[in-house]
Amino acid sequence: MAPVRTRFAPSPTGHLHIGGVRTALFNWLYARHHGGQFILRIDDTDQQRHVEEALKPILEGFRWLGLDWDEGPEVGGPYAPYFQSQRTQRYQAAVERLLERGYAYRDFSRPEEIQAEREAAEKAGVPFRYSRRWMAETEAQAERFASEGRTAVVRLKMPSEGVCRFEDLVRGPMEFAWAQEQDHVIQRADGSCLYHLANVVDDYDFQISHVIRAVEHLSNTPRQIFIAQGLDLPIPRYAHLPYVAEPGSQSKLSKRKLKKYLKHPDFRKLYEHGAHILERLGRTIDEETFQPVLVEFYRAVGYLPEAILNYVLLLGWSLDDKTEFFTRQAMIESFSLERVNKSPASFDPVKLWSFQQHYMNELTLEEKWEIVRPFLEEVGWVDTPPTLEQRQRTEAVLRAAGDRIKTGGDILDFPEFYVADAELAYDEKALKKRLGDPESQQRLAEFAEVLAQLEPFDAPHIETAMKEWVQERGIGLGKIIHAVRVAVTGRGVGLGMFEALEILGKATTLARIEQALAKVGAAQRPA
RNA sequence: GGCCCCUUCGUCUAGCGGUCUAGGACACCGGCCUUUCACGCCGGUAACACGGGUUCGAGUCCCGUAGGGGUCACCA
Repeated sequence: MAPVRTRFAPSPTGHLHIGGVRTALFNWLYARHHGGQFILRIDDTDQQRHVEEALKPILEGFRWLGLDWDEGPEVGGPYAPYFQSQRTQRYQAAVERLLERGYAYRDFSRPEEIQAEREAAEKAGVPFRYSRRWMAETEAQAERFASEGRTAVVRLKMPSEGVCRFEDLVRGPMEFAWAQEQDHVIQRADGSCLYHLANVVDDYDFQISHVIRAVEHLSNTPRQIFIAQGLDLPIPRYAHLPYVAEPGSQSKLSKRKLKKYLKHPDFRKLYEHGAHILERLGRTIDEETFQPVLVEFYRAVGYLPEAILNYVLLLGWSLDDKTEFFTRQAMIESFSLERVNKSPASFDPVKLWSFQQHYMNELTLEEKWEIVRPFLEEVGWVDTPPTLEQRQRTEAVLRAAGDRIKTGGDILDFPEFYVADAELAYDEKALKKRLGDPESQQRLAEFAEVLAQLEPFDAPHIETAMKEWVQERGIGLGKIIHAVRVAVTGRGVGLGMFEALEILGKATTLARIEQALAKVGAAQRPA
């Protein structure tokens, strides 16, 4: 049996769409499952500008996700080049062959003439089909049209009867009437070729065995089969995946509708969490790339590739009625096209988030450190590279934070462990609530004395000391713990109080209590 | 509009004629735990779009209807 070879063919737009990731993943899984090859081909037939630059984020996205390609940009391969813009001579040869075999013709019509025919058909209420009025099948005809100042494109000469049949690996038997097809242009007057032609030629040249792509391409399939037939090429197997839909809708997910999606509460939450992290980093938000529809978003915020992959895997595919989590190996082993759904699946930000939580919790402390580290370095809370002390402190924070840190960027929500006392920001509301009255201030001052005497200054001892202290006074723990928290961390919420104090150490703790007391004391005096 | 496709809890899905008074996950609701937040634990609400067939029997097969969607470029 011929080896399984699949491909993903991004056009270098600069972005990797979440739906694209899903398509790429399925192609990758299918190839890996069958021990075949996964090829990356760049569909830049139309791109005259900055392919390199636009390609970079896409390839980085692939690398980040761990979807390695066997052939394609950077790695090359036996069928190089893998850029369509560099394969024009192949397409030219194909066009000539199609012309010779009568599967295509030179057409000297002007665009506005086609447009007129199209409009006339619409007006008459009949389906449009080009009259072939400016079709030139002989040199004499061509010369005559050319003498009128016309230039020629090459069109497919589609059959007017019969049906195109093929078996779709996801959808089953498909049937399209040839008469429905248009005489599509495959080559422009300037000699450049169009996508469908290039696509078929390349799929053959690269020996692609399975074309796994989004269902948007389903209706393009007959014309591609026609081209393949005209070229006398074998037809690959086709599998058309349902598209990924908008959250809470059945419409196709688009990267152009950020504003609309932000009206969806769950989507908005996902976005705002990410925007918050970027803000902490002091980066400006580029709306072009920073949106939860694109993988760049997730990388920037510190999501785990495993979470993204596992989530999109289940968008249109399932193994059975209970398996939710798949390691890379498990994905490869269990993936099959037979279990791909036919109906679109809508993108659910909340579910994605839950996968992220799951995988984050599976990380060891060392792994979490690596996820969090770039954020700390960027914001300058640790050196580049970090010192051993900084790393140990961060690991202590990570340990104490537990599952509170859900993405790499979430570490930025804990400035209290990194900034100097004087730079600690206080949440005014929390400060007022917990230290607004003289009694609580008094209690805090008294408890500070206890802390000052405490040795060793670690979480268990602090806890014991505080519990004994409140017991002596016959008051609840809540009367003091919140005051200490806000005084030392500046906030009303955070990780475990006792661990927090231990990480910060006695000196910092006492200094911050003093600082907080001064702050509320000053606030109480009229100016 | 033509052609094509899709339709099980809010969402992702299991289900390939009887085992379905429809299973799981996420979300949601209630309770427990609790120093905040988060987690965790226990429990709960919630779906076969509709109408006809076929069949002893239909979520599962067939046909309609409705709804949703994709696609109709000298874009990819």
